[in-house]
Amino acid sequence: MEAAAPARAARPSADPTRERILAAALDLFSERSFEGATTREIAARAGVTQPLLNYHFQSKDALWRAAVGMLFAELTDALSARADGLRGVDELTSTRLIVREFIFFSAHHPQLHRIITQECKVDGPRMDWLVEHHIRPLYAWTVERFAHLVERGELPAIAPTHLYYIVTGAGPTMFVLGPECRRLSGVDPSDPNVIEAHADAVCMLLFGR
Amino acid sequence: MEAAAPARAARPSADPTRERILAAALDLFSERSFEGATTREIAARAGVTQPLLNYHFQSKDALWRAAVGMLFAELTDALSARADGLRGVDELTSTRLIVREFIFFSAHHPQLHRIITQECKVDGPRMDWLVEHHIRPLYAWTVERFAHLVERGELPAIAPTHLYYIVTGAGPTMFVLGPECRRLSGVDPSDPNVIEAHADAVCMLLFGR
DNA sequence: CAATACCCTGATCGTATGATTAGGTACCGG
DNA sequence: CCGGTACCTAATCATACGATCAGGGTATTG
Repeated sequence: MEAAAPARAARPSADPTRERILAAALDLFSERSFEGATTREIAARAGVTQPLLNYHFQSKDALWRAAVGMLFAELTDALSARADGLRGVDELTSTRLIVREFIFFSAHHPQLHRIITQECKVDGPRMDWLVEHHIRPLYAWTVERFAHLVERGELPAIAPTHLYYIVTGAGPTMFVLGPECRRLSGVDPSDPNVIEAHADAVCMLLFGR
Repeated sequence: MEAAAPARAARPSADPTRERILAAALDLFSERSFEGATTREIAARAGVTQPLLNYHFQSKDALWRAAVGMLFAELTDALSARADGLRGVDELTSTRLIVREFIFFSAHHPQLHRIITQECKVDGPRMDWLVEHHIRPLYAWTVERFAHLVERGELPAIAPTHLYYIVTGAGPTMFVLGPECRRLSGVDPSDPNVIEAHADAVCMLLFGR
């Protein structure tokens, strides 16, 4: 009788290799864009040969979806875990803390918004997939909370869609442009104090002092 | 004796062709990234053959610099014209109106921040050029104004670098992700009323109601 | 009217890309 | 010990890329 682990056997197990490939793919796709990242460079960074990418994943497209899907799963996990831990807390406070969580996630995973801004500028199959599989649920969830708070006068009278793009712009941009920020200002966006200060700043402007 | 126009002669004049190439290059570089945009596609959109790009500009890199430099010149012109028109106005009001001008520019030229977010994610020759030739002066100018206002208590106590990335994130993101926004929310970010509402929203959060 | 300079194209070069194929090694069940 | 399967690599394919080259057309200049 089979246990919870079904077909997946694997003696030497390819899982660690797959994960190294996915991590390398995420870095390179986010830095160089889908077309700019080459499968050879991804393979090199993962320490494998290039045809192995087509063995584990079928194509460059499928590899992209696997890598991006993994990252979105981490975001969704982080946000919903935070939301679960805040059950019973008033909606203004919990929303503020969820926005903070979002900013911390963006600081530690700038690849997420790098990829979103690359793929969602133009209609195309990858934007289709991104929006329908990952972005739309998050958007709907966020906008609903914002709408409640605006209705009750607990947030400034701004349409939720605008609030959404203000938060997803103001929060991650400093980390997306990390190398530029370091060079321009000397401020290091990977410094925990800087991350904290940025989350404070965004929350202060949004939710008041 | 030579007048102000020196070497530039041009009988049928290649200037309109050059401008069509630059416009096409800007669109494709901003949508597909530097590596993703092909010179053949740029040429096709401009209605010329591919070798003509190497004739007027020497290389794909030089074409990129010409196109991006043109766009930054427009931004700088727009902002400094606005600033000149606001001489004598108190710094809080003039800064608010300049931020509005910046948001309007970003709405009408989303290519600008699409290119910045593409090139400034990683160190490289194009980021070098962008930062030193165009971004640093704008950054210094902006940060100086913000610093004044924060010192005088006319803006919340937020470090100017954070304010810079909040404005450059919250302002343009909705327009950078225009296709996504339309699809996600039904809101059309090219609608003048939407642009106005977004500028209002950002300024309300930054400068108070 | 010949010469020249400018604008532009067709053909082609060397290279790099994503994908495929055939093969090879190691581990497990029989 | 033998057969099979999962994991991985070297060699290679067709294609698409940026760049170059040789040449053609046209209008201004001397």
